[in-house]
Amino acid sequence: MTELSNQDDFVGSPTLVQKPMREASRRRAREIVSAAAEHFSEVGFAGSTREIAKRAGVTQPLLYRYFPTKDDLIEAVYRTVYLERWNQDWDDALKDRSIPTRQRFETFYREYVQTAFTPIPLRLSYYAGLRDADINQWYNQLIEELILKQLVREHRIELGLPDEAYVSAAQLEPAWQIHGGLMHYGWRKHVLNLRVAPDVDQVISDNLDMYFCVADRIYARESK
Amino acid sequence: MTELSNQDDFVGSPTLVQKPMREASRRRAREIVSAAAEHFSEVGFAGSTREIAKRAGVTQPLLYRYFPTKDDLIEAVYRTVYLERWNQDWDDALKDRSIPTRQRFETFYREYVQTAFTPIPLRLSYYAGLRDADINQWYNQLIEELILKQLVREHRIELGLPDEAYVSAAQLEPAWQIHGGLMHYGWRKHVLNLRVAPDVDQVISDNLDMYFCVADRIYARESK
DNA sequence: ACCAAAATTTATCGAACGATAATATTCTTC
DNA sequence: GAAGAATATTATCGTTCGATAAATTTTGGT
Repeated sequence: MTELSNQDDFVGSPTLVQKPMREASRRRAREIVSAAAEHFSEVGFAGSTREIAKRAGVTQPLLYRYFPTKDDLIEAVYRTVYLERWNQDWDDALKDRSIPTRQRFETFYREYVQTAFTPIPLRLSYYAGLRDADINQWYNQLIEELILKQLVREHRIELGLPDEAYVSAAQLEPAWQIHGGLMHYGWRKHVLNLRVAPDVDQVISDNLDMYFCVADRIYARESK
Repeated sequence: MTELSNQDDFVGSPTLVQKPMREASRRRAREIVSAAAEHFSEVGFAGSTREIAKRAGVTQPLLYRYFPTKDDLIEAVYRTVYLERWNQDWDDALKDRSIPTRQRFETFYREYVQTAFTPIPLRLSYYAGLRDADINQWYNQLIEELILKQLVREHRIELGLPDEAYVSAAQLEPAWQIHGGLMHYGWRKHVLNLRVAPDVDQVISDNLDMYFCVADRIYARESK
């Protein structure tokens, strides 16, 4: 956790500082992280390093050459799962006022669920939330900032309401209900393996209908 | 898992069959299950039997007198958590057509979240879902049958639509979104410790508003 | 008060796990 | 193609965990 400044050499893009790690080595590091993510997503972060090594096709002690401790490996899994999920383009797309708010967020969610609500990232984020609330807290605050507050602000403006940057927790909650409902859809589908409505796009559309149906009344509830 | 027919003596009400277990013993069994539920809810079902024993104020091998294996203890935790949660009265209350559907389900959910969405049961059910999808699958099918299908049917009737027993997964999904949104509210509040809207009753009310706002359009979507 | 049964503790076993040291292999570069 | 660094394997240590056996204490009936 501490003196791992060279950690980036393993999982990130090639850097010139310190040791010029070989291409094969970087590929292997990615294979290990990938095997770890897969294994952890199935059994949780208590999953053994031996099983990860087996899946990556290497011996167990070799893992410790790439990641000094198991926690470092977990951290690397976090990084890839959480960071690779967010598409930078979405940021701009959500602010593009040439498109109606409703349509903007529907398009976004259709893409978002396809990358974030797949089995491995979804299961990992549930495991991560239970194991280490901090990292998931951070991620959810990001969701809140990038998606949900954006939704409230943009919709308010579209309705001709004053443009306020601040959004209270109470005002944000209906947006969270939409998001949470979709998360739970993924939970039922990919974790519990329950039979769910087959058309996820329809679910997204209906959810947004629900939101836009009551949103204006929520906005009117308090000025501050 | 197999020959544990006398298991009920430990956690259930006093029975006359087999060995007349002492009252103190039954109390102790409950203490162990309670300590286990508490510990498991914090660290997951990989939590150690030694820590559970410590919390219950007994030695670790004593646990194995009450529960032959750790899995049996986990099963006992499942049983208490899942069964004690459901209030039989709710069943009837949800069918009481002297009260409007909307109000019926609002009253129900206000009580339901107070017992089912408290930290220990909530965290346990997430851990359980990840560890053993089967038990949670069973429970969620119960939720679906007892609450959600009930909501759809009763609302349909109230709208003067034909009384159909069958409810497709697609027709059920909006109801799941309401339920899932509330689950996620508990997830954010009790697992991630995020700041959420303070008034849960308001959240329930808004969620039901959302549902009833789009429900009739959903019902009209398909006749079968 | 005594005795058998039930309840509880002490001591310990074997397996699995994270981690380390020592050794062997492969790759790069001159 | 030889030297040295980088990469990988073998062997193993200490700890933790679920579980068991044996010894000890407590309890309830007579």
